[in-house]
Amino acid sequence: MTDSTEHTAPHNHSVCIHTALTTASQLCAERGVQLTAIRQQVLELIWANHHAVKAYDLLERIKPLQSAAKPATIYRALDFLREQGFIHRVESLNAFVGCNDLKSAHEQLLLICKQCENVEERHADSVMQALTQEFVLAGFTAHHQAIEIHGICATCTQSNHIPQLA
Amino acid sequence: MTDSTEHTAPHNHSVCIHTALTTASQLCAERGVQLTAIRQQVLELIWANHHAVKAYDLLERIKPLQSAAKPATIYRALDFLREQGFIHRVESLNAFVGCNDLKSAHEQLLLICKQCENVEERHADSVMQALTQEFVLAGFTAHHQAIEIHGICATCTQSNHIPQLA
DNA sequence: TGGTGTTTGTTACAATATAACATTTCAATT
DNA sequence: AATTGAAATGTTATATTGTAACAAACACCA
Ligand SMILES: [Zn+2]
Ligand SMILES: [Zn+2]
Ligand SMILES: [Zn+2]
Ligand SMILES: [Zn+2]
Repeated sequence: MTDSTEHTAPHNHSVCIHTALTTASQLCAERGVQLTAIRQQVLELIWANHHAVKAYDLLERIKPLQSAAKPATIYRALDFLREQGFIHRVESLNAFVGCNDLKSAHEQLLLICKQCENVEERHADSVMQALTQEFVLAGFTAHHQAIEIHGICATCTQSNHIPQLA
Repeated sequence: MTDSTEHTAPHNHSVCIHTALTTASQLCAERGVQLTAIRQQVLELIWANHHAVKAYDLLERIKPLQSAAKPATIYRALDFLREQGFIHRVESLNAFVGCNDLKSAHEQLLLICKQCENVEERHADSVMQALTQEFVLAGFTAHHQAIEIHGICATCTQSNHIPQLA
């Protein structure tokens, strides 16, 4: 497993979940905001895997835990988690994915695999620098960026090319 | 008016409309596809200005011309115009904007002004090169890109700072 | 404990998009 | 001109995504 595919290649995903939840909990405490049961459950459901999850799928999945859950329940939790920077909205999928670097403020480059549906978040400093240069040329003041690339990830490319071993 | 703000600064917009429609017409003829009345009208409505337009707004605006228009009417026309590369979908707005360079295949960097709502499309070669490098690092094969930046455009920045002249 | 802002419950609805099938159009061929 | 087959449109219904508005419950602090 190389660094460049750390979140799409096989890995111990329970570490991802644990890190996301404990870090979010810490940050909420520091910030004096409440990581309520609903919010924590939604965050955990989003971190079930590295896919982008749709709001109404989250609604179905949380109902066993929160029988009163309605659309507003989910969208409020999603709003909170986004405000806190715990998740990203994937604009081109109308879906949501966990942020894998809660500690540093950053813009997001999302690589979205059409085959396995995993979403890999990358910082891509060189891209961000080039973008900043472009903003200067355009006289544009950027407030929020959505950079979403759809294609085939490294792991799927490899498994597509490597014949099955006996 | 500098090149860097060519589509947000004041300009003779009838040239934009005329260029978009005549080029689209030419390309359809070359490709053996039909630029029907509905498709042409939708394209013209999209080019009413440089804003991103919502599908149901287009539906309302086309009804005087096409009294039978229903959602499917619009979405079919939008699908066609997208397949032909005449328009882009702005994923983060659920809206559509005319492509301002029909002659060259290209990826899109969209600068979306929160104030005037204009969308400026830029090629941003340096950004695209940096992205390509990032794909190599990630082992990712890109099929489609959506790069959408929300902020304040050059024209609005200037008009915000310059006091009104007598 | 009382008050105040936050969170959640609840109902209703708005906004965006697609499925499925019938009908029409239209150009290419007989 | 008639045939015909594909493309385009008409039509109805429904699926999906997201908000508004107000009431009730809860958490926190004075
Ligand atoms: Zn993981
Ligand atoms: Zn993949
Ligand atoms: Zn123009
Ligand atoms: Zn502007």
